[in-house]
Amino acid sequence: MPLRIAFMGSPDIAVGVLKSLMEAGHEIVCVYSQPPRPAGRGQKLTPTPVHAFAEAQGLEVRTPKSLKKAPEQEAFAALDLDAAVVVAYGLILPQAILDAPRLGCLNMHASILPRWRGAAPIQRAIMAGDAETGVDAMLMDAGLDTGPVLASLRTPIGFDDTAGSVHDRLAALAAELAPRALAGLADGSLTPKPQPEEGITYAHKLGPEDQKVDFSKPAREVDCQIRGLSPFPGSWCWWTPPGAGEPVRLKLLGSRRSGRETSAPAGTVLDDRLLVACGDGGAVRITRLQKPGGKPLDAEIFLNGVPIPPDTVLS
RNA sequence: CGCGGGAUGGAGCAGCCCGGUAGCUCGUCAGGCUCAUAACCUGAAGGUCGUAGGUUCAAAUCCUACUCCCGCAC
Repeated sequence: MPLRIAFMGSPDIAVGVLKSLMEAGHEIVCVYSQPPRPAGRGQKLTPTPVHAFAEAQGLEVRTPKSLKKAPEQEAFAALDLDAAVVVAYGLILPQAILDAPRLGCLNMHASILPRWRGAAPIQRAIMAGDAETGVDAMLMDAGLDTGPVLASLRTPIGFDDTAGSVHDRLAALAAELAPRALAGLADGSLTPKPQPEEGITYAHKLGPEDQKVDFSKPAREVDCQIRGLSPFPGSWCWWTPPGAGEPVRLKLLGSRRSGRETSAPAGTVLDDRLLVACGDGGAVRITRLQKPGGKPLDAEIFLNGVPIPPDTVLS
């Protein structure tokens, strides 16, 4: 049964969901997205991926800075919606917005709630070394990702997964789940279940302090941090290139845990293929990296141009 | 005129400041070694040094203009 819905989202993980809702035959009355921001070369105003896609599809797009004020809320209510679907929109929805659609607001969240409520669930799950994550379809309430869950899909996190690879899988799962959850909500075949009281964690927004690698931590943590932040925003450490006096930021974008044990000080490079000693006597092998001004390269290729010999110390 | 980095054999880089035979690692090809090899040894091919001008006896290198690429906190 086609529904009148509004779609609210910004980054590309949301585009796939919008697409699948359109394919499911729903009437997308309006698309909400974050306002265009200066980005990239020239710092030109750039619309969000959702905005660009929706516009190309000929959908009406609205980009209010906030939904707290009455005029925006009235405009939203005037859409006379069956439901709104929200995926990584980036704005808080006031109660008046939540109450407007007949069936409520359905949010797709990239974690298994109540674990990793908040802004950066994919990265935090990997960084914490979780074995599994997923997508939850949730009926929104006033709290931060606190609403009752309708349905969910899961995926294991592999030892070589990165935020990028998991993101791609979750994007596909979200696109699969959204129409199903919406249909279940509409015909009553899915019942929203309150989230468990146990196991609540928050996926705080990633800041600069999350990105600096500290090799004095256990190998497991270092490995998870590097993979959890790859390819965005990336983690880094200090490295002094041969011949240069100043250390530069070396971006670390891929890592693999090694079984190797060592007594070398944390940060010491153990071979000529970027095996780095960590604090617990373990080691990680850096598999992908980027120097300032360069592009991201697999370690093998990177080292052809810029060798990093054993006993080099990364900090 | 927002800021910055870059363009050198197929890939990744050095050389440029202080002009004078184009270099390194990898890859490719041939041969060798080996039971064998993605390992090792030997040799070879492959470059208008982004484009157009200028300075100079001589320009990858210095000067000018242009083109294209790439980062700038999701």
